[in-house]
Amino acid sequence: MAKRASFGRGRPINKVLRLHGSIARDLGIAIVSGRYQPGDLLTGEVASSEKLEVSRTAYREAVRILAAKGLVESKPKVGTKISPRSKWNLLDPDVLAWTFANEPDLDLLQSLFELRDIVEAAAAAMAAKRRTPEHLEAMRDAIDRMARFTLATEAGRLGDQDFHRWLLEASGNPYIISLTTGVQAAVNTTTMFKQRERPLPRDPVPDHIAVFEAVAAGDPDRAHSEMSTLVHLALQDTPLPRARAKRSAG
Amino acid sequence: MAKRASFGRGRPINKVLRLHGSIARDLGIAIVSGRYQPGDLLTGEVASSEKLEVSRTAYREAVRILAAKGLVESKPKVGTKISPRSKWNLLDPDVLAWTFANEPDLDLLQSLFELRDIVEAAAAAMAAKRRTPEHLEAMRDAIDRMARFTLATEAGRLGDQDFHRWLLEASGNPYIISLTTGVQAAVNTTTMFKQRERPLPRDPVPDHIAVFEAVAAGDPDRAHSEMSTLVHLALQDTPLPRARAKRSAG
DNA sequence: ACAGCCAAATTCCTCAGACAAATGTTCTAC
DNA sequence: GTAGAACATTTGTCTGAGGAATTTGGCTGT
Repeated sequence: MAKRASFGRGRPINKVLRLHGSIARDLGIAIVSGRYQPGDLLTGEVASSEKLEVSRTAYREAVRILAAKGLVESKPKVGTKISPRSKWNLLDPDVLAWTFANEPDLDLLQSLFELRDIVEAAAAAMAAKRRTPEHLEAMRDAIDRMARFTLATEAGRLGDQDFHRWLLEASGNPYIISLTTGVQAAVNTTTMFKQRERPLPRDPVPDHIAVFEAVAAGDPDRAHSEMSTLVHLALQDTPLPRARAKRSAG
Repeated sequence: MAKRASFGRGRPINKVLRLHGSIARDLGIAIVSGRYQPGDLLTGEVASSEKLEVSRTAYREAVRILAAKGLVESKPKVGTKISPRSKWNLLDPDVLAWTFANEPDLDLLQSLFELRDIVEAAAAAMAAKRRTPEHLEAMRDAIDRMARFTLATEAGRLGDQDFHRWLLEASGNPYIISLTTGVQAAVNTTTMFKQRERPLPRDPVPDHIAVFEAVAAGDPDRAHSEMSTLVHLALQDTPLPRARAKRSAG
């Protein structure tokens, strides 16, 4: 039998999960997808670990992960309870990935792009004011690779990611960097394999160049609006779950 | 006597931490404050748990919490390594609290307010377009309480928080809500006890009313700019580390 | 009948020790 | 010199036990 590691094509997007990680992922998906409702109690540690056929240690570490992301809360004598949605760390990279793991909620996806629009456009404007020559050089090189290899190749996608990474770096705000990279990672991994089949509907290079030139020119307003259009185009190119009416969870 | 209607929730700012939670907090503070550097290896589980005089179970659960927030990464035969800053979930509420637990870094605080400015102003603009009469009623009531009791009292501060909470609610974007409430909670808890002694330097009610009226009028642009000034005023009123008084001291 | 205190039951929390799995390192064969 | 095997080390998982915290119910005094 061949190894099942056939996924790992050099990129560390698929990190091998330990047992506690798998349990946390499964439970996390069950929670964010609504199979457990806020206020519900998970069955006790002993019962849960027995049902999953794992040790209490592994199960407890999984619960600890979920608690760290605000999804659950454990107290003696009461049990482990699903927290209200207002306490969830919705922007945690794992929570984002779990949220969009299966059938992405259309409203949620739109809200996410709304946030991306706001934050990334602002980041571009800040980058226009703070970028150094080194930043510009790295961004130019990234666009070069993107144009040379196209997004159909690994190298091309890497150029795309590098462009955005350097743009964020140029914004100089670590919180914006942390927020955006996490969101982008989740969006990429969840939408990438979907648009694997069909060719990209549009050439993204000119739009990136427009952002770059605005940043290079030190024009915050233009950088803002150009990045905003870039995000809107990304939303348009995102394959939406049009199968909503057809498929039903079985 | 009717029960307390508004948000029912008291203030959970002081949550009792279990052993693993305390260890995670201590280690987390040590990491975000730079006492451990990215790339550093923590001493092995057995040695660490012995030095802390706790069981390996408790220590491992603490590490699991830190790993869930992106601060560390564990691999067999290698150990538990401090992750590069780019992987930290800087906007995780706990990480934020740990970051500003002791001596808040001035640059980081400024970056945080920069993000608040961007996101909360956008949220106010969205709220101006999407608010319902119920939202407006709740916000009006919150401002009322804020004006009646002043921010020197618990009830007044609750009104302030309720105002912002309802404004975010009116924005209708769960990601913006999650982001902002987490940031606000961290900023509040870290700056609140500092400005307890001195009286507030300025009456915040008129500024809040300005935001409210713009939202009520359905004017996104005005709501945007009024909220922006509100955030800037909040930054001005934030007691900064007085060590900056003499800038070029040494 | 009711408020406040006390005891009991339940659940998570912590501990200790052992073995298994994974991974980096070293050694060996060719 | 390189590829593969053996080894050592560290985290990962399991098991069993007891302790700690919190809710629940009952008891007591008024």
